Amino acid sequence: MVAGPTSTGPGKERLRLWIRLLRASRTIEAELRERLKKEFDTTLPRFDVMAALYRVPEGMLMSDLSRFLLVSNGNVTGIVDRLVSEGLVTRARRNGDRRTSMVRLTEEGSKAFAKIAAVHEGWVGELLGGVSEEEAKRLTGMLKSFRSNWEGRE
Amino acid sequence: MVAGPTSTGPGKERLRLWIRLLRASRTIEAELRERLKKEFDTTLPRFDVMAALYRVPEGMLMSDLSRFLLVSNGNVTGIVDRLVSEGLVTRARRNGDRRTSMVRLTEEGSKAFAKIAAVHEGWVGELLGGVSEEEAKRLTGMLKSFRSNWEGRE
DNA sequence: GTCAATTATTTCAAGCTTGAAGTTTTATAA
DNA sequence: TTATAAAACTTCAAGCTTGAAATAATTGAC
Repeated sequence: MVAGPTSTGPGKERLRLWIRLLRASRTIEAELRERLKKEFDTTLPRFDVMAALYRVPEGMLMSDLSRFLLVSNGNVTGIVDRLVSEGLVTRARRNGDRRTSMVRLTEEGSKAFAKIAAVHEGWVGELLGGVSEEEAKRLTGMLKSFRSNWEGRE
Repeated sequence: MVAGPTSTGPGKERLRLWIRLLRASRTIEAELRERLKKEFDTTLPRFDVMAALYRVPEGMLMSDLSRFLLVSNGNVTGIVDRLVSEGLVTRARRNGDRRTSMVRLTEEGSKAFAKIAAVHEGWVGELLGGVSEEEAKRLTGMLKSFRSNWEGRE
């Protein structure tokens, strides 16, 4: 998937684009993963979950988390398990519906995330430094549009 | 990493861009992964390795593969192991340097890949259907440029 | 009210991924 | 030569990931 097109013809440009897109995000992701590990002894998936929770002090359900993060239910279970054992989030059984549990950042988790997020934003600024803010806006717009066609078609 | 910016200010647009980029590639990747599994009973990493080898009939070294695919050495070992056991690639010990082994697609592997790649290209065309060929070219150019700044700095 | 379907979540096996440590082979320097 | 370092690869533990199967609780149809 990271290799070039094996043929020519229509659709070739889109395939090229896809390969670029994938290489770019993999490269950046790898760099961010490494820095998160080295500087904060954490991982990208944990950072993702904390970022999602940080926006919603009242917490999120497991299924909300997995929908939002585009990963499977079982996946979230494991990541949250680890965050709980680190004291960064809590799972609170609700009175209303006993199947669900509300996941929230702890005080400690919230503080830890704020610290990491600030540095993280700087890293992204650095790694995407070749794109001007103006270009970034345009690119963002393009990326926004091309998903709507097929995504969530059923 | 898939959540929105937690602050405002400079660099915010780049962070937005990064989040879009990541969400886009994850969504497309998930869809392709699912289709590869359902239609061809294979995985993305295997497809990647085969795509890399397809371009070079004389074969690649393990370390070339890992460099090209942007993944670790140990990772490639496992994937190639599985492809070998499926009869799709071979590992040939070389006479010159007995540390290395040349990895090649088998006849069967080559045929299998060609079949999958054709369908795969169609999928990408479909999933990126919202982008015109012209737009795709421009986006590709932008993505090409923004990596050069920091990538491979040592 | 009862039972079937649905929903929320967890568990599990298989595979992917990294980074560190280990093995074998080759290259280099004295 | 003969250490010593470097290179190519494999192995391993820990964690991420999915999809399928299992559990438990709720909802809906009757």
